[in-house]
Amino acid sequence: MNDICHKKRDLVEKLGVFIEQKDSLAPVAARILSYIILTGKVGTTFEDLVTQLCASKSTISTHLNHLSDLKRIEYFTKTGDRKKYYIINRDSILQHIDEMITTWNVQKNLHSEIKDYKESVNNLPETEEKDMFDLTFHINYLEFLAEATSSISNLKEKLKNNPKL
Amino acid sequence: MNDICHKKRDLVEKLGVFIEQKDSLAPVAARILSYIILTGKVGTTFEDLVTQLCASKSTISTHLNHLSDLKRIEYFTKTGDRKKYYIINRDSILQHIDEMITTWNVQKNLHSEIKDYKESVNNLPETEEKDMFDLTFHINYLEFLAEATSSISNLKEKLKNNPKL
DNA sequence: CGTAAAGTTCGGTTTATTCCGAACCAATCG
DNA sequence: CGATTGGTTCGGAATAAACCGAACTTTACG
Repeated sequence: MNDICHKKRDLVEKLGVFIEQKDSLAPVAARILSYIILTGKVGTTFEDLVTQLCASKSTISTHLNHLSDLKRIEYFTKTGDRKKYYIINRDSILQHIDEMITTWNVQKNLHSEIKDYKESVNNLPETEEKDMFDLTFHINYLEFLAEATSSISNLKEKLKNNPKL
Repeated sequence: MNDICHKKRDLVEKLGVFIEQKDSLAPVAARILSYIILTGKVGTTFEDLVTQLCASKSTISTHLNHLSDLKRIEYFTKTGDRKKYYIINRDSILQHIDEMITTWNVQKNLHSEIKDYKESVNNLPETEEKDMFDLTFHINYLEFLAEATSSISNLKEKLKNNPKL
């Protein structure tokens, strides 16, 4: 039993570090998310977080609201109980996929714009043959982005049709 | 001509902001990468960066070395010229794909570990049916990771067979 | 040897992030 | 009403990140 608690603590830190880096969240914000994931559907309360993460009420409050704003978490309530029970956003996988697709689209637009810029420089009369931009990199990158996007989109459709989600 | 310079400046900032956020690099480090990408194979020198990015020699030096350490950039030299001509790492697309795969593998291990933890809690005699962890999230996530990884790995193989790279 | 080019190193300032505590608000209970 | 629960807000301290300037190195040139 104590083993289990210890294991949870360890996992909160381990997952916390990962989330902190991947999503560039403040350390405590990442621990909150991590703790909520590791607590699951029974939900995590404000109080839980203050005591378990050894952080101040203000810190927990700020970060909880921030994570709600980001739609990373949501909460349910119980009749006759003023507490909020936080759980991770049920759509988090789909949300995550959408974020990846969005990022890749931004990159696609950026690289298209850069490619256009380089082409216009290449077409200047004063640009010598040897100094011309090689567009292979951007062409390859755009191809990569297109394929990555379509491959993840496929995955998304498959997940959407999964009744368990 | 002035238009072109202006366009380049704009693109350096635009791409710079993106890189800064995506790779969590310092602002000037991101601008350096951005500038190097937008200058292409003719290469960018230390001096160029100091004047074009309006940054100090020390800042440019530190970040250039840092970006070299990260293998994001490399340089070539010219006989009888002590300057280094920086260009982006030729393998950057493959490198980028490898990084994604690595990250996804780390996530895979983390979620497996979490799933194991939750299963062991579910199997405790004192855990009531209603409080049991629902493992669907982790199972789905692991499936997503497996598919994303294999789909990007395919792409990688295709790119490796591309003679232009 | 003196000087210049190309870059590095180090100390310090500025700025931003992260967190805390104390005071505060709002709802509920006795 | 007063006290308690559940949380928010704000000001500030501690810490970390980013950048700069000045002094320094190293190689090459005349």
